[in-house]
Amino acid sequence: MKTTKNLQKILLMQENLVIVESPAKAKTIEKLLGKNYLVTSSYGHIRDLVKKGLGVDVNNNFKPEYIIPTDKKKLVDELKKLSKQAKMIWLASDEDREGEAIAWHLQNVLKLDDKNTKRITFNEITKDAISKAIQNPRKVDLNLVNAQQARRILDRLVGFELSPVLWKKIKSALSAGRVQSVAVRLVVEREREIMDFKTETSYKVSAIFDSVNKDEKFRLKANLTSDFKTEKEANIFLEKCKSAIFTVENTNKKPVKKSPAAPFTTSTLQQEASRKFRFSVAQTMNIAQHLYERGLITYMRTDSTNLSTLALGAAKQAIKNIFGEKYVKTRQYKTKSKSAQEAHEAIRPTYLQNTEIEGSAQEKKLYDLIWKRTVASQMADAELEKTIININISNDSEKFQATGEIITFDGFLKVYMESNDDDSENPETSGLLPALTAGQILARKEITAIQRFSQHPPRYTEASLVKKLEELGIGRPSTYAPTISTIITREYVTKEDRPGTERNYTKLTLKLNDIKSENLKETVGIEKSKFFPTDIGILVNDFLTENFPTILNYQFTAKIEEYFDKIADGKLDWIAMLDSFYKPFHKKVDDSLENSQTANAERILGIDAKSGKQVSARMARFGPIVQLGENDDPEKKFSSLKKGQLIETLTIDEALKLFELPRNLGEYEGKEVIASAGRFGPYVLHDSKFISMKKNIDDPYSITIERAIELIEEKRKKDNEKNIAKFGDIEVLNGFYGPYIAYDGKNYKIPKNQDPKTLTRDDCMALIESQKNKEPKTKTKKTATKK
DNA sequence: CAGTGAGCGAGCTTCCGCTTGACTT
Repeated sequence: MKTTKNLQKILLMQENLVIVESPAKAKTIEKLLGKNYLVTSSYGHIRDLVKKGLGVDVNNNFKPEYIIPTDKKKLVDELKKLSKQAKMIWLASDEDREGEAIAWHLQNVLKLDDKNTKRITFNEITKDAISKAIQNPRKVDLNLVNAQQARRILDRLVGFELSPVLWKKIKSALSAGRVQSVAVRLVVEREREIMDFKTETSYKVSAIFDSVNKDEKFRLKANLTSDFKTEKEANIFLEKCKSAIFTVENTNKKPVKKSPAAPFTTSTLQQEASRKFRFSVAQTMNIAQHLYERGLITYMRTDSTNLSTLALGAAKQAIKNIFGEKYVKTRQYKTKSKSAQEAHEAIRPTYLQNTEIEGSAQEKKLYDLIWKRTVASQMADAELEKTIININISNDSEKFQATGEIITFDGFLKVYMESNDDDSENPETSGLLPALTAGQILARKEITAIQRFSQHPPRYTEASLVKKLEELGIGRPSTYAPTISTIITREYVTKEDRPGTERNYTKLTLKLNDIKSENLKETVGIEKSKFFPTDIGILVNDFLTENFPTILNYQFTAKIEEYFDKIADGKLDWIAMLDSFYKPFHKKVDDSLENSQTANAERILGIDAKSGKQVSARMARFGPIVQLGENDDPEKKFSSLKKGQLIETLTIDEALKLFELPRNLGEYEGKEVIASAGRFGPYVLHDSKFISMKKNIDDPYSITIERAIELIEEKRKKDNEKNIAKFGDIEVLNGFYGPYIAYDGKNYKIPKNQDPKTLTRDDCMALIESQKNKEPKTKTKKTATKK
């Protein structure tokens, strides 16, 4: 239907065909270009290496075997038709490596003649930029295309040669790649840092001072500039404070400026949406895609912080209108990331005058965030006055310090404040401090020393992992979300919440002339949506870093990007580059296939004192297990690790505990009662029926036979209530959503006004017949049921 | 749903970057 519409259009004018990458972009450009141009889109790449097999002839100059993917065939046919009818074809894919390759593939696949084919690029969609582009066309840049081919082929070689090594040495269907394997490595290494982390404790001292003089009332909170290592030291200090005199040594005021953050790129948008709204990166991208398709924001996959001159002007106008002239400060930001290809603008509202939009709550939120960030980026610095008051202690060289900050000019802070990654509370800074003079004596109200603990490095969230990858130049805006999803679906990492643990700490308080010591409790280490490596993730990572250190090196991508740049500049031959990479790499692959050990991460944990048997943990066919007894022991026992346990950190006690299940609790009605834990949690097994234990109440290691019987009876009662009536193979059941009829493997509704208890077999049959016809046609064929 | 954990072997799996839908609950 789209095709016919386009064809009608082209038949009218037969002039210019412009091909861009995105259909939404095509629509806006068409409006700008007017009626002599038909603008259509390629929907990204139209050709790729064959899906099966290497797709690269490594013995013939890395000749790639390209195909048009099946889901692109129709589109390509359509583009062929359109291009045949146009007098001039303008290849307007993005101005980067991938865009150039798309143009080149289009030229080849559509068999475009050099004479009526022109390559144009622009990185902002304005009338000016586009007409400039049309006036300055060029040819497809083969050097840039070759840089892309080298990138594509190298990724294929790495992925399709490494993965099979894993299938052979570890487990089938695993995967490895230049990007995903490094992402997993980051998570694994962070977890090891956390395992090795030694918590240090110290005592932080803070004081509350009052005025000595009653006419002049104030209260001042100050912190000691250094901490104490031990409770004893803190106590000695507080003892001293009893008789100390506290005087203001000096006060220090200085102006401080804060500048707004740059406009959003894909990665910074994902980070902020995660911090401010707890959106996953995929969620953010989906919402942004909708906003983009509705023409509300610019393209959402970008690494550029650049704003078009048009947008700069619009921002200036909007800020002037809303906040006034003195809030305006036009800025152009330099893109931080070295790997940036800057094919697009930063992510911004298309029309800044739209301060609000229609849409879902999430769309509104994300749009508002983008609007504020864009506007703030063009606003004046915030001006603050920072005050520091140093306080002397008469009998000690330590000093207290109070800091305060007041905003003298809010500037961009009027609309937007960037969030912080670490969720730990900021050190206390108050607003306005009392006006004090040097030499002034302060009255000690209360001094406390609180035990604090150093924190292990934080586990990655989706967004912080993306940030790290971007810093390393690994992955692209279009792949951040898919990469995250890949390492999760491969089960290399899990995204989880973990409850915290309780910790005791000490607080000393000096009030009047008494020092009170309290033991307090706090919960620490609560994790929300953080990445944890799995056993298989750790195993694969260790195998790869051991055998393929070059590929797993954090600098690998950055290094090969330098080569790709040289290829793009015409200073390096792409085949020579691939050759010098592939020769040693492939040798390593062969070598490792032949010589490396199959990896199962086995750890011998020790000897079980009770049985005298060896306890070990390793990766088995269905996941991580512990084993009691050596391999040749005919009586050896196995048990799976529990969720959250890792082979690497499992202790022998934890392992032995796993063998306590299943527990035989005794007999009930002449049949065994077993307590155990399965994939879906702890359960009681009796008469080949499984009964789930109650969360937070029952524990499979300690549950008694009496309690188990209680659960069995409770389940029976429920099941009885479930069965309302039975007529041969027709059953009337009570389900989660209320009563229903079950027949022939399918379920049927019972009208609300009907009492299910009074239904007869004929009533049921009638209900079944009346609902049978309504079955959706798309439903897959049911398998035959037993009579 | 609540198991398994060995070994054999056929046939399968797999990469990164460009783009949107077309699906169902």
